[in-house]
Amino acid sequence: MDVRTLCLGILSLGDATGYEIKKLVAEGSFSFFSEASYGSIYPALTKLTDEGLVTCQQMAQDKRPDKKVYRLTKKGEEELTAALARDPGPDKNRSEFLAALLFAEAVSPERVQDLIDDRIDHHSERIAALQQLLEDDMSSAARFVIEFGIAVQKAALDFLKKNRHLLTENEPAAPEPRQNEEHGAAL
Amino acid sequence: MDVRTLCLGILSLGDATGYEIKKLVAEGSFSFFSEASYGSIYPALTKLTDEGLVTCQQMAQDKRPDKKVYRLTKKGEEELTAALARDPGPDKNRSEFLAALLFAEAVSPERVQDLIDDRIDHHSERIAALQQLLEDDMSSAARFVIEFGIAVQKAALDFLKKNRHLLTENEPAAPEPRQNEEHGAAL
DNA sequence: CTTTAAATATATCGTTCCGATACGTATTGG
DNA sequence: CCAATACGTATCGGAACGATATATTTAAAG
Repeated sequence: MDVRTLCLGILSLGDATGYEIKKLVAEGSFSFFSEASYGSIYPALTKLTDEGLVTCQQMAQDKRPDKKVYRLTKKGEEELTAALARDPGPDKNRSEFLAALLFAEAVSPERVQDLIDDRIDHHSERIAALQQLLEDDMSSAARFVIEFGIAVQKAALDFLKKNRHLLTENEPAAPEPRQNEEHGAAL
Repeated sequence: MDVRTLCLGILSLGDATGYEIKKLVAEGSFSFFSEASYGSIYPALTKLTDEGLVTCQQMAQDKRPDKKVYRLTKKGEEELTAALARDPGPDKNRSEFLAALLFAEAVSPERVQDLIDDRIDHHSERIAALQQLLEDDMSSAARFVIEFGIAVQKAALDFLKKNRHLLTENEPAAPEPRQNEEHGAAL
């Protein structure tokens, strides 16, 4: 899903400014399955306006900078529907944490434990934040998505807590990798 | 983690060609926490070679195209160690599937069920593939990472199986959203 | 009580990265 | 037998990131 479609989708749930869209993907219910930067959101909204898929109403505020509130048009709704009719691509998960664990044969076990503990805290916070969101009322789809997020985060958390100890001892003198012909079976 | 560091990390586990690196991130144990395209891998390897962080040995093969086998240098190892010493950024999960669910108020429940069923199959396959990887022997870190992946995928799978029914009935005439001031509490 | 940080809000810009495509041979499968 | 998959390197246009600029206000910290 490109940022363009993401914006259409968010606007289909209600009018919003670019700033609000950014907040929603960074902290709201969208936060654990999407991301977008200002550098992609603002240009996307400008382009969508030019193409007549959204309208833009400039609103003056005092004590606050002016804002541009975007609203989905009929044409925009149609484009969104068309986009959603296409099969969604596969999920993509990126984790520097897991990569670091995998590559960190030379890293001290203490550092590894610290990394895991940080991640445990991180997952706990995320879960709490998502559970907080559930307090408000929302569509059953939104609830489904948030509860999905909680389930997955909890699984990660549990795993880290239960298996933390597996990486306490240093690798007991692995049979010397790093010469040439690895990558054959494993990895 | 940029592609540059990802390449260093993979090469720290054994020599490889660009093609092999791509395969590892697309299908191997890296597949569920990282991704990289040819369009980023090949330029990265060229640059790393220029900077002396990896060496490149051209190998002629018959019945197969020539290949360039890359190997980490001392300097490359140092750069990797330095990169891993920095705190890993937060995990990033992107899911067109979840986005589609959230935005698809106008989509038929049948379509929603199909999407969920596809995702169930998808997770089952991923789990099977990861479990297959565990058959080989590998470092405890690699095992940890793969088992983490399995745990998370299983949680997603279970959630979808158990809660699939929640989205069977159509939203019972939601109290008309789409006018102006939403996004207040929820989302 | 003052300074620093965070929130509100839009916007651009260099760099990185993706996705598709090109090229060419060999083996496997329907 | 022909199509598809595997092997292997490589580029290019467009999309997106990450950092930064600008400017005011309020909340928190010292």
